[in-house]
Parts: sequence; structure tokens; C-alpha cells
Amino acid sequence: MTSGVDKWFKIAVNIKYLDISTVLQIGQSFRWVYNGETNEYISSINLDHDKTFDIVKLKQDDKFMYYTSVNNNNNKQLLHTWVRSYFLLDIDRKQLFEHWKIKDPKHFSNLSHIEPLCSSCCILQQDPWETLLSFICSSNNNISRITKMCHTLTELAGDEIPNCDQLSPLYTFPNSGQIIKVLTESILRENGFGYRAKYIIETAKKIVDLKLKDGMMELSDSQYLKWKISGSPYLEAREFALAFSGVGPKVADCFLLMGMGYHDVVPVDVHVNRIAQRDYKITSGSSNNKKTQIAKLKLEYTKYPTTRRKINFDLDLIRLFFRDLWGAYSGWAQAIFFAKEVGSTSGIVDGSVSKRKLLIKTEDDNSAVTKRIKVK
DNA sequence: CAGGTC
DNA sequence: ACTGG
Repeated sequence: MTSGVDKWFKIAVNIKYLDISTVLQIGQSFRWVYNGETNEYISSINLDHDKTFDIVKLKQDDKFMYYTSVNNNNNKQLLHTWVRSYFLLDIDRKQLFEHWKIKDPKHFSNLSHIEPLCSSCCILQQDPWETLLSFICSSNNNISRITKMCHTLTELAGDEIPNCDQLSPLYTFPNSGQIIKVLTESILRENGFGYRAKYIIETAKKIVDLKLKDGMMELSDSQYLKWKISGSPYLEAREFALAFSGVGPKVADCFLLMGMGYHDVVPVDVHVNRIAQRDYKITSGSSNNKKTQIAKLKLEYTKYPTTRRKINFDLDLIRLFFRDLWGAYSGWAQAIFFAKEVGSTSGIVDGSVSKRKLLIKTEDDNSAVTKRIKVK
């Protein structure tokens, strides 16, 4: 049943620069449910990082994004603040493009390739704790299963949220205390988490222990992570993140970029690695120059034991290459190339009909063909 | 084989 | 190593 009484608020956003159907489905957030009949997205959101969740709905037309909350008080001010910070609307996307066109003209000047992807040029500022767990689930995994696992996590250990117009119930994203209280490694394995089951339990345990040790038990997990990390230089923040089980350099960087606001971080996964080698001719070999760079990094990382243990220096050099090339918002630039590279499928759940495939249109999209040839 | 990690 | 598409 659809209530039809939702009071929607709106905010001016040109769909050309932020298309939520792209951004919410590209594989950085995993818990938005799309309703194909109403063209709305719905999720449970921890609006101000305290203990209460709102059920938030979003939709968009050419000029506006619309938002509402169907439970609690539909607090306009709270929602408005959250929308602005979640989509980082104060960041001038146009200006970023102008900067990248200057710094990397070869790959940014031809806007006929890039323009259709502007809308995917957005890094969401997500809930830190949820981001950490989501990307622990992401390792060696596909987006549709990651999505499923994130939802399963809420069903197994979150609280059901009373709400009026959803057929299937929605749950809060579980905090560390809930996870160690109601979940075990074997329960998670039985529910399809595979070897990541252990990482999730251990990470939840570690957060509980850290909060206890720091005397910060009253903080939510996300508040604690912010208190602990915010303002730290990247290397220290990464060292802290890498200490969690199941968190390697790639997951740590996703957490820092999308959960902690380190916008200059380029997480190096297989796709970014391929882009680096194919389009930017980053050699995978071992030139003298490269050896020198790695030696320099090793020296720099002596202060960071966990980093030294877990880092892959070749991939770390790729991260630094892109950071130096694209600058303070290099993580955002990476999102564009990531979308161009893989942007054909998403595992987002369609709450009303069936799964929906996301297609990103490019001028010369041979990528689908190219991929098939490569596979064969 | 999938946005890696142990 | 898990596991589903």
C-alpha cells in the first residue's frame, strides 16, 4: 500500500551533475532499495550518527532532488543537512572538471567521452561504521552479493523499523554491540558470508574493545571512528584502519574515501590497476626509478608497522600517481574512471519489481564488446 | 570470475 | 579459501 501522504522536501540539483540513479547504484553504497513504480529510493539512515534511524526516501527530476522521511518526525532541517552532507553538494563538480582538464588533458579534455559520466562523479559521504563493514564484505566479491550481504546483516542483527508503507520491513544497520551479541562466525557463514564472517565478528569485537579502552562507550561506532580518526593525516588514518581484520589497503582506502572524507584517496582495485597500466602506462616491471620510489616509501612507512605488513608497494605507487595527477579530489576522479570501466551492472535490489540493470551511456561504448573479447 | 585479504 | 550469477 502506498500512503501518498509523504511530505517531500526539495533541493535544487542539476541531474547533469548528480544523477542519483547512477551514484546510488554504482557500487559505493549497497543498501538503497529502488522502487521502479514510483522511481524512488529508500533506505534506513542514521541521520546524525546517533542511535536513531530514519527511513529516508529520495527521488529526482532534472532540476531537483526530493527527500522525505516516512517515520519519526520527517524533520526537514535534519534531512536537509543530511542530504547536503551525504551527496557533498557544496563541492563544485564543475570546478573539479576544470581542474582535471588542466592537470590531465589527455584523459579529460575530450568531454564527449567524459560528459555522460559527470553524473557519476560523486563520492558519497557515508556512515563510517557501515562503510567499514560494507567494504570488508566487498573483498573478492561482486556488487550484487555485497548488496545482499549488507541487507542480510541488517536483518540478522539490526532492529526492525516500524514504518507505514513498505511491504518488506526495513532494519537499522547493526552496531558493533549488536553484532557481537547476536551473531557468530558460524551464523554468518550459514548466511552466505563465507570467509568474511570471521572478519566481521573480529572487527565488531575490536571496535567494542577500543571504545572500552578509550572510555568512549557512550559514542556510536561512527562517532567513535570520527573521534579517533578525523583530522589525522592519511598515513595515520590508514594505519589505524588496516589494523582491523579483513581490512587491507583497498578496503581501508574505500573506508577513508567514502566513510571518512579523505577525498584524495584513490582505492586501487583490479580496475584502477588495469586503467593505470593500459591508459597511463604505469609499468608493472621494476625500473630503477620505481625501485627508488619504493625504497623511499619503505623508509616513510617505518613508522607504520601494520601498513608495512599489509601494503602492496606497487599498488601504493599507483595510488600516489593518481593522487599527484588529479589532486585533492582524486578519489572523485577515480569514480568517473571506475564508472566508465565497470559501470554496466549493479546489484541494487528493486523493491517493487525485479533487479534493474544500470546502463551508463558513453559515446563510443565498445567496452562491453571489448570485455567479451578479452574473456574469450 | 567478482572493486582483496589472510 | 566462501559462494552465487
